[in-house]
Amino acid sequence: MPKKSKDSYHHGDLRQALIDAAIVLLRERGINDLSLREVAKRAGVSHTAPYRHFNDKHALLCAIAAVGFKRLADAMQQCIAQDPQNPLKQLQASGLAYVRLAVQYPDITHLMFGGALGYENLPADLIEVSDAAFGGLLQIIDNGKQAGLYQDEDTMSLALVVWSSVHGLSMLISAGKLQDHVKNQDDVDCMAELVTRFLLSGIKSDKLGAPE
Amino acid sequence: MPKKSKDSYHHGDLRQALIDAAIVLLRERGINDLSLREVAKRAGVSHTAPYRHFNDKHALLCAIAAVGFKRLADAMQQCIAQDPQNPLKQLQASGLAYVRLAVQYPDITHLMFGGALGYENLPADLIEVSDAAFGGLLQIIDNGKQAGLYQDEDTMSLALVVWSSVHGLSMLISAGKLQDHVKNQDDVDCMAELVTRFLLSGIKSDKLGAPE
DNA sequence: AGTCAATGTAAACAATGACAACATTTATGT
DNA sequence: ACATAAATGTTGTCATTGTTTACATTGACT
Repeated sequence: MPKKSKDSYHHGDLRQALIDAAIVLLRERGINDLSLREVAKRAGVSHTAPYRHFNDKHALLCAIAAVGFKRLADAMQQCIAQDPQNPLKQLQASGLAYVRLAVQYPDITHLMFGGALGYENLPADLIEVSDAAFGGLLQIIDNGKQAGLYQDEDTMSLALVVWSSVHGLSMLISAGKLQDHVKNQDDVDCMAELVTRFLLSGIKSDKLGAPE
Repeated sequence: MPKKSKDSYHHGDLRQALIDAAIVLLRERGINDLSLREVAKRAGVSHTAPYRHFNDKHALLCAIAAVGFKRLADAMQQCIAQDPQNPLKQLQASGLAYVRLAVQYPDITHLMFGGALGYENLPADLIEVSDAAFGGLLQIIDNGKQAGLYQDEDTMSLALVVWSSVHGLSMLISAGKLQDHVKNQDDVDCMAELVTRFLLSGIKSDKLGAPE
């Protein structure tokens, strides 16, 4: 039935519409029951139309993951912009933002880090935005390092330690493994605060007292 | 053609054979390209035979995840048994074991924590063995707490902080996100040591000096 | 008007998860 | 022994899905 009104044969921005529909469907059905055909149906196009914009299903999933990394990268930059002169607050805010994003979008988070996309052959733009997110964290760590906040360890090592801690908490919560202990938004924030507090106390420069 | 030799009609232990075949296939093709039919073919049975042992594909995947949690729980207990009188060594060893398992079996790790199984309606035996793994860590933390190693925080909070850190490092490495910085087994061990060192320095009791 | 690339559609195909009906083996009760 | 039931594996089949191929529509540029 090619009975679409004349001005709707071509969708305005089908690529974005497909990504949006796929994100909704991902949340509704989970990664295993997300079908390209249903995504196309939701976007109101034929089930082969997506292939004009994505090589295959994998490419669409990568695009969704890229959305997640973009959010993360933007959040990092916002944490820096919020307190340009306070690297400690930057770090605390970024940790909280990281966990909150993971809790808010658990499916996308698992797509980003859960191995569903495979470990190689990822599109260049995904790598790029992923690096941007980590780069924001590196920058925050470096800011604190230059302010003498942290122990004399190289920035990369400090960043990996910080990233691991916050990332682990995020993954555990978003996977529901802490359901018994983290039930609501307040619990999330509280846990994030706890982790970053212990973390800071572990990496901070010895000559500094307890933070505020 | 139901003309199979008399002793091969019944497999013997098809359930375990299916799990084994599925684990191999999972590693070969990744979670998205794992098909029940191929698993059955590898096990040398018809493509519907698995349904005698698993309700559906999800159930088989859960069984694989349970294998992973069992390994983790066993590793925790082994860390305790190895140094019954040294909670600090128990913690360091368990952290290292956690990361090593994740690196050795990245696909199973992502199955365990990556959200591919959904966040609810998980079989009871999976929950059970999962709790056993976390219980081992709790026990290790409690051992150290009773020895006065850690700050005066409740055991559960300390355990969640420790778990988050180690878990995060494990997930990041097994997802290949640290490929540029962690290339071989030595790097893995080094990173695990780095994380646990900073972690301990963050949670340890103030009245204690540097460990060993 | 005519051309052409971009975009959407339609038809076809192989692979997959799942189910129902059937066959075979093993265990159990008499 | 023998019947009967339960467990296990097989076969045939169906709807759904990802993907490819060929075709149709649109708008921009000449």
